[in-house]
Amino acid sequence: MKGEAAKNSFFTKSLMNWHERDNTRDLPWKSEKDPYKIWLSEIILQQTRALQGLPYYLKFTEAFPTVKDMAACADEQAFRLWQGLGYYNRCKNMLATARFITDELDGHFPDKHEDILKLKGIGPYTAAAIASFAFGLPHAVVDGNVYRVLARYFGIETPFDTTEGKKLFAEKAQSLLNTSDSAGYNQAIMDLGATVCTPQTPKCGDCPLQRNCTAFHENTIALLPVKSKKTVVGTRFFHYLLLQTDDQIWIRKRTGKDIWQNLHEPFLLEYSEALNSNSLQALMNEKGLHFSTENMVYEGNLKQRLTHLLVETRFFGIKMKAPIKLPDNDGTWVSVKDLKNIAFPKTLVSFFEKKLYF
DNA sequence: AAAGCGGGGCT
DNA sequence: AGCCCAGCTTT
Repeated sequence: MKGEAAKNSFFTKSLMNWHERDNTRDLPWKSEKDPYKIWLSEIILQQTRALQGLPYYLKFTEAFPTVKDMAACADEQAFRLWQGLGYYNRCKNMLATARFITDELDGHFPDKHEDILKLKGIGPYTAAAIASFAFGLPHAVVDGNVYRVLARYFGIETPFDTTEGKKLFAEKAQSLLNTSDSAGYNQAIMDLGATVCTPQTPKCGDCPLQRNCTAFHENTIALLPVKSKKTVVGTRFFHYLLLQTDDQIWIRKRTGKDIWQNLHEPFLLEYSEALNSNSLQALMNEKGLHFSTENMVYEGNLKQRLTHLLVETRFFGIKMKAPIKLPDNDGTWVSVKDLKNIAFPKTLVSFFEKKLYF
C-alpha cells in the first residue's frame, strides 16, 4: 500500500480525470452561473435525490426567475410550489433568505463563504457548494456522498453522524480538495457517490479509485460508512373530518412544533390508535364537538411512511347545509375550487386527487 | 449531543 | 422492511 500522501493525490487526480471523462449526469444546475439559481438548486436538493428535485427546480425557476421575484411572492404560492417535496422549513427559510438578499443586500447574493453560511437554511454543506459552484472559492462539500466515498476509500470507521466524525470527514475532504478547480472537484466526488459508489451494490468495477480503495481490498464495502444512530419509527393515527357544505370545506394551517408546519389540513383528531366511526363519534362527544354527525361517512384511509414516522390517516366526510363555527378558531371555510392554490401534505393531496377535489 | 423534520427510490 | 438521499434547525 502506498503512503498517505500518495493515496491522497491518487484520489484527487483519479477523481478529476474520471469526472472529465465519464461525467454523464446532465442536470440544469450544473452549468448554471447565477448564484441565485445555484442557491435554489442546493436548497431543493438537501436530503433530496436529484431526479426528485429536478421538476421542482424547473417550476421554481420559471415562477421566480430572479431572487427579487421570489422575495415578492405570496408565501402560499411558494409553499404550493414546494408541495410534495417535504422538509417544508426549507421553503420557509428560502423565502426569508430571498427577502433578506433583496431588501438588505440590494439583490446581490453574498460572495464570501462566511456571509453565505450566515443565511437561513444554509449550513456547512450548502455554503461550501455555493461558494465553490458560484464563486470558485476553495471549500470542499461534505454530504452523504462524500461520507460514503471517503469512508470506503480510506477505510474510515468513525461514525459520520457524530461531532467527532463530522470534524474528521470535513478536514479530510478539505485536504483532498483540488483548489485550482474546487467546483469541478466537488461535482466529481458527489457524482461518483451518486452513480458509482452507491449505498447498496456499488459499481466497483467502474470505479476509478478501486486500485487504492481500502474497503474494496478489505471487503468492507457493505460496512462503510458507519452510522451511529438508528432511526426509530413510530406510528401516529390521524382522523380527518371533512366538514363540507355544497361548495366549501373547513381547513386550517398547521402551526406549532410538529410535522407539516405551514401546510393546511381539514379538521384533525389525532388519537393513540385508529378509530372507527363509532369510537370517533364518542371521542368527538368527549371533546365537546356537538355539530351533527348523523351524516358522517367513512371515506377511506391512507398510510404514509416518513423517515421517522408512519402516519395512518382515516377520512370521514361530514356534509352540512351551511358553514358552522368550530371551537378551533384558527380555521376557515374555503371554496373547494380554491384548494388548488393552497399547500397540503402529500397524504391529503393524494386523498383529494382520488376524491376529485382538485 | 440528540431529536425532529417528508417523501420517494432502490434493494 | 431497511437504508438513505447535493442537511439544517432546535432543544
